[in-house]
Amino acid sequence: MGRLPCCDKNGVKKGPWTPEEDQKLIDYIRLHGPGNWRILPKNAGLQRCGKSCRLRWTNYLRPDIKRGRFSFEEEETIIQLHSVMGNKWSAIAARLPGRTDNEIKNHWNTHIRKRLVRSGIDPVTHSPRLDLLDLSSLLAAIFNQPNFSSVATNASSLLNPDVLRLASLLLPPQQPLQNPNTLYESNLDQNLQTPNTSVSSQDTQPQAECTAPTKDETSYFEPMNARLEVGPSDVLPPLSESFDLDSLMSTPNYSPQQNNIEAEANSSSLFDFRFPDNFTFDDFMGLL
DNA sequence: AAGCCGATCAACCGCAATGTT
DNA sequence: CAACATTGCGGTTGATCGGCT
Repeated sequence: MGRLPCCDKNGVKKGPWTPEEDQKLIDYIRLHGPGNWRILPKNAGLQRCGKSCRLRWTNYLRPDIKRGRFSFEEEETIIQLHSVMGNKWSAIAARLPGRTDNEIKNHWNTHIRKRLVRSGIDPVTHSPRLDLLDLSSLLAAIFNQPNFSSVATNASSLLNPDVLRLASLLLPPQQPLQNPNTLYESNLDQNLQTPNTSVSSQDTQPQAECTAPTKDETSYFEPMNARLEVGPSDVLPPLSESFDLDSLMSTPNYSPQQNNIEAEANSSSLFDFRFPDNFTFDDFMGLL
């Protein structure tokens, strides 16, 4: 494990620790306690630098370290703490007895982060990735507005490249974005004929079901889902205003009975949401 | 059986913060 | 107060393993 020694200056060994080295370090710290890492390797008869000894002790040899797989509760705690603290691994580790910052960091990067990405959650912001949302419902809501014509004549907004890019992702290939006015006229015609028919999301997002999550489903990722409640009067409040660390840690929605985080995170409806019917184009622009 | 490839995780590196002289 | 030493932290690397072709 670990990288090969890249150098061997001054007789200082690098790379993986041997059982003999581990035993020497353990024996020494049993007698003298940890600390004074600079002189420790010399006194313990180790050809290592103090930094390497400290790392080996704090991340692997410490007797209070809990080895093995992360439990569901631990993963949930990590996600909640990360949504507040970010990459403050030592601070997160301080709230997870027996786990080291290095272990948590590795677990985040190799497991949790990937699961969040697969679920359409930005692992940095813990908010839904805009490019993965069912924006077709938003556009349909816009097209269905009684005052749609006023929106459609807002040329500066229509030419916003972000809007065009998003729309191009949502529209089927047979409706190229040659002219924004053509686009809106085309959809306006469609919606005039079938007022309750939204622009289909099935072509672009076959998994999306646009169903409101149940209470049980939302409770698990409550801190992140709290940002999904999009409406004209509460567009994406800053995370720091929405959450308090202590309240997070004591949230009544803490649900140990859910023993498979992956199954929940992969649930197709978990992070889906629908823009409300009264959600306006200006509200959408405010999100970009 | 052999090679490839992605996942895992121990260990290293560099920098910042803190402590000491 | 400056200089140096030590400790802590987060990002990154790369050996190893297991699954797949």
